[in-house]
Amino acid sequence: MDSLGNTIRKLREDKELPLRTVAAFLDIDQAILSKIERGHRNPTREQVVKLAAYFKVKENDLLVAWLSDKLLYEVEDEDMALKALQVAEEKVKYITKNKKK
Amino acid sequence: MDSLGNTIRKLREDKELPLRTVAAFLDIDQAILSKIERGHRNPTREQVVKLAAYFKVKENDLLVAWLSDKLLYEVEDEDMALKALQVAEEKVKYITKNKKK
DNA sequence: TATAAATTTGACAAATTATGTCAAAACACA
DNA sequence: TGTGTTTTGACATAATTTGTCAAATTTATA
Repeated sequence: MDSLGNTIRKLREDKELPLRTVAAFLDIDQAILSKIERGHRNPTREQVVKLAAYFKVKENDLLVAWLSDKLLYEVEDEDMALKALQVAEEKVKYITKNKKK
Repeated sequence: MDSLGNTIRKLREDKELPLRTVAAFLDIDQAILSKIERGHRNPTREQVVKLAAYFKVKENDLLVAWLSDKLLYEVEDEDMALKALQVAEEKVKYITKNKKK
């Protein structure tokens, strides 16, 4: 299970691109991209979307990795992390079901 | 499935306490407690802990409700909400497993 | 109904967190 | 060593959270 940062780094290194180039495309300083790849920063949603387009990978896959990372960050250090995630899941299912009607 | 706000409201009304009193205990303006009970604001972790003690209910139960609410807020509007929650769950399980060693 | 208590609302302020820049340090390697 | 790349940390700016306050609304009751 690769982290989002790792995935991005692999994609970039496969194309042998320096941080500078990809960062310029994202319109941010390369320092941030470095931190993102190393998992010291979370990218914004918009950055993830841009990266998916740039590397031609499924946007949804990257977004799921991104969002789950954010959730992980939210529950880290909490004993009830798993329980909370499961309850949240139930709530989402409940909400989705009622929306369909 | 009661929301956290609703749970708190019920606890307060059972004791026939005005917002003012509980808010004072939490050291916040009653306006905020009103919003919390109505689900227009999320309480802080500290406030939840205080409320559990105040109403003598299991801290963990309230915290799970609180944390799952935050997660829900984080994924709302996202199509991949459920998927992201499930992936996050896997990640938590993975992390927990490796911590034990 | 009148009025007092309780609650809700919205405009605004303060505090916190997220996002970014920049420059210097560390690294890779011909 | 010299060049290009990456990493780090101090700092600035932007966005979001958390809170106050006062007025408006609702609820209870004399």
